[in-house]
Amino acid sequence: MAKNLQTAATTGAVPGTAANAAQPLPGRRPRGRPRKTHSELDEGNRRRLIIEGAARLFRAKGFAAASTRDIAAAAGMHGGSPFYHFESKNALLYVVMQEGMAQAAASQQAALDGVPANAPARERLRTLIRNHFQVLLGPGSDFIPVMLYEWRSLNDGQRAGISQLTGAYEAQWMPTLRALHADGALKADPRTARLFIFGALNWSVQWFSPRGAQSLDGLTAQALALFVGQAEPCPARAS
Amino acid sequence: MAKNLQTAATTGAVPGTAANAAQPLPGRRPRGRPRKTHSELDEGNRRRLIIEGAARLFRAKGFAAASTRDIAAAAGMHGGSPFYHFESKNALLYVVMQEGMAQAAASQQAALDGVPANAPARERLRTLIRNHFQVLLGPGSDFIPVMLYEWRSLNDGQRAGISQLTGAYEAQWMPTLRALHADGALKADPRTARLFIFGALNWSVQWFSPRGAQSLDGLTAQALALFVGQAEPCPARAS
DNA sequence: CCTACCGATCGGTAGG
DNA sequence: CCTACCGATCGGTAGG
Repeated sequence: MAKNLQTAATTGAVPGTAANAAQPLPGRRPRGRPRKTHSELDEGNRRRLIIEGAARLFRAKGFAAASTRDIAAAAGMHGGSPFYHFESKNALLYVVMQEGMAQAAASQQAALDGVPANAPARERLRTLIRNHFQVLLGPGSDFIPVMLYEWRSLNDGQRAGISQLTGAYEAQWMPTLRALHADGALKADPRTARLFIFGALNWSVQWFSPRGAQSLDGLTAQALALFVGQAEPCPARAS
Repeated sequence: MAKNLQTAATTGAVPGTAANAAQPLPGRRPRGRPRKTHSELDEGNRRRLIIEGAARLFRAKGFAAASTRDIAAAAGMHGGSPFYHFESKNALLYVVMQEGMAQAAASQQAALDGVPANAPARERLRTLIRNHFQVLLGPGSDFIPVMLYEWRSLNDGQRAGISQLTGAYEAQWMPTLRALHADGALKADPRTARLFIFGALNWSVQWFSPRGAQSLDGLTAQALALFVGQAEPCPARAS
C-alpha cells in the first residue's frame, strides 16, 4: 500500500497514479503542462515532515527506540499513516541517510568549487573541514548524525547503497591529504589520517553546543592546527 | 526480587541477605570468616555471564534492540532470570558501562605508572594513546564501545555517575597535552585537542579490524604523528 | 533460577 | 490518510 517506495524501479510503481486520481474539479480543463494539484503539494509536504521528524527522532532516541507512532505524531499524522509513504520503518531510515549524504556531498562539492584551483592544499583542507562541521553541526542537521550512529540498523543492501555515497564523499579528501603529506605538513599516512580526522570531526556531534563558546570557524582553525600545524610547518628562523 | 541492586544505598537493601538464606547445611557450624559457598560462586559466574553477554549484545544490536531474553540466552538462562540479578535492563546497561570505565581507568593508571617520571611528554602521550586503543580494540572489549554509543539510553542519575568516571579518565590526559602545547608540539588548544583526539581514537571502533594490516602499535604511531608530528617538531637544519 | 503469565507497545495491514 | 485491528515481542513479576 506504500505509495512512495524506496526504489520505484524495483517495484514497477507508476509515479503519480494516486495523485492524478485526486483531481477533483469537474468544470476546469487542464491546458498545457499540468500544474501540481493542491493535494500533490500536501503530500510532498507530508512526506517531508515525516522524513524530518524521523531524522530528529532517530537521532534523539535511536532507530529502535523511536516508534513509527512517534514519527507519525511529529508529522501531525495518526498511527499507521507513515506506511502510506514508506513501505517500512527501515526504508524510512534509509531515505533519511540517503538524503543526508546527498546533501552533504552537494554542499561539499559547492564548497570545493569555490576554492581557486591554485590554492594551497591547506586551504582546500580548511574548506573540507569547515563544510564538514557545517553539515554535522549546522542548523537542522540530524541526518548525518543518524547516518553515523545507526549504521548497524541497515541491512546489507542498504549498507551497500550508502557506502557508495560515503565513499565518494571521502574520496574528495584524498588528493588534498596526499598533497599535504607530500609537503610534510601532514605527518601520518594519508589513508589512516583520513580515518582519524573523520573520527575527530564526527565525534563533535557528541559534545558541540551551538550555544557554547566555539564557533564553527574557531573549531575549524583548531582542527587544522591539530592536524597540519601552522601554514609554514617549520618556518625559517628569523635570525 | 532483584538481588544485586544498582545502588544498595537508595533501596535500603541489606547486602548478603539472600545469600545468607541460601546456606543450607544444618550439620555444619561455620567457624571464623565464612567461606564462599558453592552457590555463591555460581551466582557470581552467572552474573558475569549476564554482564558479558549484555555488553556484546548491546554493542552489536544497540541497547533498545537487544532484548533481555537474548541476554538471558547468551548467559545460558531462561527468559526472566536476568531480573534475579539486575533490577532492570537499564541497571544492567549501567553496570556494563561502569565496569568498562573502571577497567579502562585501572589499565590507564597502570600504564602511566610504568612511564618514568622524567620521560618526555610525547612518551606519556604515546602510552595514553596505546592504552586507549588497547581498551577500545583489544580482545573482549565491548564495554567501552557500549559506553561510547549508548549514552542516550542512560537516565540523568546514571549519566552523572558515569560522567565522574569518564571525567577522571580524561583528566589524566590534560597535563601531558598542556606540556606538549607549551613545547609547541601540539598546535591546538589542549582542551579542544583532547576532544578531537578522543574522537579520532574512539571512531576506530567503527573501522578497525583485528585481522587487518594495522597493529595497535602501528595505529598508535600514526596517531602520534598526526597529532604531535615528529619527536623534534622543527629540527635544526643540518647545514 | 525456572515457569507461566501480565499489560504495554510495536511494526505493519485491510478496508475505506 | 484515518480507523480498527493483528500477531509478535517486549520488560518485568509472582510464586515456587
